[in-house]
Amino acid sequence: MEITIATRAEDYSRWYTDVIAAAQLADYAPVKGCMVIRPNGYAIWERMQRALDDMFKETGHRNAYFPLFIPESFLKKEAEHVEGFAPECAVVTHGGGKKLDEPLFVRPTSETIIWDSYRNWIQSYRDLPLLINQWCNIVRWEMRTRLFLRTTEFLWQEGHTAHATEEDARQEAMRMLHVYRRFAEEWMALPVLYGEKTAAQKFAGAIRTHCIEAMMQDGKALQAGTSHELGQNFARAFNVTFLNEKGGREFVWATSWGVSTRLIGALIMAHSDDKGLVLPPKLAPIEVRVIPVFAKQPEKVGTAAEALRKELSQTLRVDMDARESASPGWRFVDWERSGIPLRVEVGPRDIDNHTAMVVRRDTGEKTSLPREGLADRLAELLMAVQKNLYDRALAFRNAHTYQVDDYEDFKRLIDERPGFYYAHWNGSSVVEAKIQEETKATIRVLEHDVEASPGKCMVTGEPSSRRVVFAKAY
RNA sequence: CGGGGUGUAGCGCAGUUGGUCAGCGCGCCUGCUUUGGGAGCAGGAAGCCGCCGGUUCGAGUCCGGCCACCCCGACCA
Repeated sequence: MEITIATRAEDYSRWYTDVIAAAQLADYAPVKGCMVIRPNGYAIWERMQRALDDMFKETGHRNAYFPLFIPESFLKKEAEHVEGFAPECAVVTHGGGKKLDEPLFVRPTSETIIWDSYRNWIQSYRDLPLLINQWCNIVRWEMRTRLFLRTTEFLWQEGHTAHATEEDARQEAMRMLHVYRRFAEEWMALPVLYGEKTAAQKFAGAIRTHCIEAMMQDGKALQAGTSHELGQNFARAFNVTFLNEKGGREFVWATSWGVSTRLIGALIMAHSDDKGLVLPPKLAPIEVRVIPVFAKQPEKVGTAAEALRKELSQTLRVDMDARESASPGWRFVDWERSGIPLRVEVGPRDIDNHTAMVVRRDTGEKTSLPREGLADRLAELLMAVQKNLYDRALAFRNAHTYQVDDYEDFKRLIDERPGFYYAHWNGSSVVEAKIQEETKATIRVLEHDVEASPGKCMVTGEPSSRRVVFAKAY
């Protein structure tokens, strides 16, 4: 199949969808706003799942599964929550050929149905903390969708925890925020800002929402993960109490946190290039592809390539493209747009010289390496690729991060050169809304762990204790 | 929901003022020759021309209606 990929410069959003098509990550589904995640795309999700799931388990969480359908009455129990989600819910009104007595909402998130269970599970402080995660699909009826970034149905994980004190819940929310930060940095090779959302942008039903924010190659921000402090809102709504050590009855404190298949979109937009997908080795389903160049000695080359594949497979995720019907050039391009970090060519010359030709996807760098000890060298190279992708993304973010103090400058610059803008803000939701209205940019994050730097709000001139991060966002 | 665009073979497209307009490229299948950056030749399969209804002797082509999808905006992870 002939596949062409638009360049990022000529049409960024076209480039994005072209990369997905070329790498066969996903197709558009017959249902508007939905996608078919193809094996290549799903394999990336599986690697993400495995890494994240391990991190969740290490932090004491267990997996469970709650129903897809949520009674309408459940959703209505928490006022702010239902207000936030009702407009984007799919609702089942009929089942078994009959109209249902009570409509069933397809979960847009599972707080309500989970807290209904927690009421029964939690009696005493000895039952706390309760640390549960679930992997599932959810549905949000979005007006405008994009493959992976925003689809009507998507896959995610949602952690839901219950704690005896506000402080415990707060620490849990922060712990998971940092799990996400580490995952982004170490696995996705994606530098992120982390901190708190403004009141206007927090999750419906939360006290505070924390997030990680990444920069894409067009300078726009992408929220890549969220962690919420839910206070006692859901405990009150579902009457979930526990007896403390002194025999007193208290409402429990909650958190929830999630990341979704959107992360695959983040991966694509952070690292890929005009030739196609680029994957960080740690998340690449295949780390190394062996490509035999048959030339005049197909049997000799085939045997050597298979031996190499087998040997490398002992320590690396390897596959081989030994199609004799496809020319080497074709197979190189195929490897390129698939985003596999390393390519190893095996041809007659390599065999004679006891070497292999190794090519990096991230830099295109081509090196002839000794056949002896190749697996170890490839492992080192994979680490180098992983690091380079992170460094490159960080350098890009730094190059597109600015400070601005004058609102007129801001209005102009946010259009002229998209990126992260550090600016002072007076903390007012009204001002925040005005800025969004006039520039389409939003406050992405109030960063944690940064030093106070007093200044004046760029809009009102009122005092501000610190700069916040503005950007246009996906 | 507004603005823009597109529906013809698996993918990308062409198809003039209605009359061999059912076509091209890529892919796919068969055979032979090839193989260190998108191979060549020969043969072959494949299309309800988005849907419905008009006009007409005759409609991818003209008219009316509908539907779907993509892109750009308003909601959101």
